[in-house]
Amino acid sequence: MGRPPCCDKANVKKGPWTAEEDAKLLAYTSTHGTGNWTSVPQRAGREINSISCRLKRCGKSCRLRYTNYLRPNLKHENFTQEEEDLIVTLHAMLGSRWSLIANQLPGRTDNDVKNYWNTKLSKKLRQRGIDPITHRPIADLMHSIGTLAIRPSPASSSNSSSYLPPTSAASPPATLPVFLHDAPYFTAHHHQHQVVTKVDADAPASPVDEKQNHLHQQINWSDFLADDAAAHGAVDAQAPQANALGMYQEGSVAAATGVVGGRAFGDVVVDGASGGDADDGAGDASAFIDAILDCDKEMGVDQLIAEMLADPAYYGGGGGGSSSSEMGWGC
DNA sequence: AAATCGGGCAACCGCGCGCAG
DNA sequence: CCTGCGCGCGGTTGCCCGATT
Repeated sequence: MGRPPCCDKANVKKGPWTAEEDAKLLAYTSTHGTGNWTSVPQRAGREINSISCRLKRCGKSCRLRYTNYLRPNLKHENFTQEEEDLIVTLHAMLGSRWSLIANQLPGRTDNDVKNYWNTKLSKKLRQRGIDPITHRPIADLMHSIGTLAIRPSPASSSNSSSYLPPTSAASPPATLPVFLHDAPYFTAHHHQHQVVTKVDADAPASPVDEKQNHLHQQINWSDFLADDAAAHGAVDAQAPQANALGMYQEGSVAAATGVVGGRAFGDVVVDGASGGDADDGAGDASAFIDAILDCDKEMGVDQLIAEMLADPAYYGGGGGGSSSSEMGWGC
């Protein structure tokens, strides 16, 4: 039953690769391509040199070494300013989906991008007063947290007693309102984990006072989650795309209300809730997931990114420039 | 000159998904 | 249909090296 083991793990070498091992791996991939990594250790080396023994590496390790270091056309020089800007932009939109981000950076690997982010860019953003996780001003975050502590919502706590948000070091509840404040970000970010979350259907479609709406969303943040199961179908398949496109419209009415790309998030949810299947919570919730997944398939995240990058409005309406300041994350 | 510290990066680990058997 | 491996991914670790004391 099942496939045979990929390698003898007790007889596998770990640690840094030697030049000889690199040569074996390169020679193998140049003649056989990069498929079937599990067979690489057995065949690499043996075919190159009749005296040499096979490559004593796990296929997984071979793949990693090749994709991160040996692959042709890899860039080994420093990241350019344009690449930095693009990484920050894409991270704001996609979160830590490094492979997707790296796809937009020719010659860079996900490991490259991830390391660069962790060692350089996240620090840079902090120095500029930007939270590298939410991509929002740290001052705003502190204000939001303080506001939440002062203004707990009795209504929301009673309504959401059946659901408690997961508490973990990675996502403490106190940070949730910050995500939720920025509906586009929240939806885009949580989409990647396939968490179905209803966007604020009760939020005014076009509030006069953005700050009021901000507060409204903070106070009722748990309402979003409490109604997950009842997040009714008919979800606009364009929503995730639209969310992403609206990322840097912070401060604009569009971002504050969730009206992005000509659609209002509130409208989307309300439309679904008023549909005929409004009571079929579980079924519609799965339909919601299906809609999102279908959207992913149909659109393709790459296409989404391409469209976003092609849209000058994404850069804060600055006329298509891509410098840090124009994008809104710079100092 | 030696010791310590911190940053950068390559590599490993563990998980989820898809698919072969 | 079930089991378990291959693959890809994100998170984490540990080593190396330069800067500082």
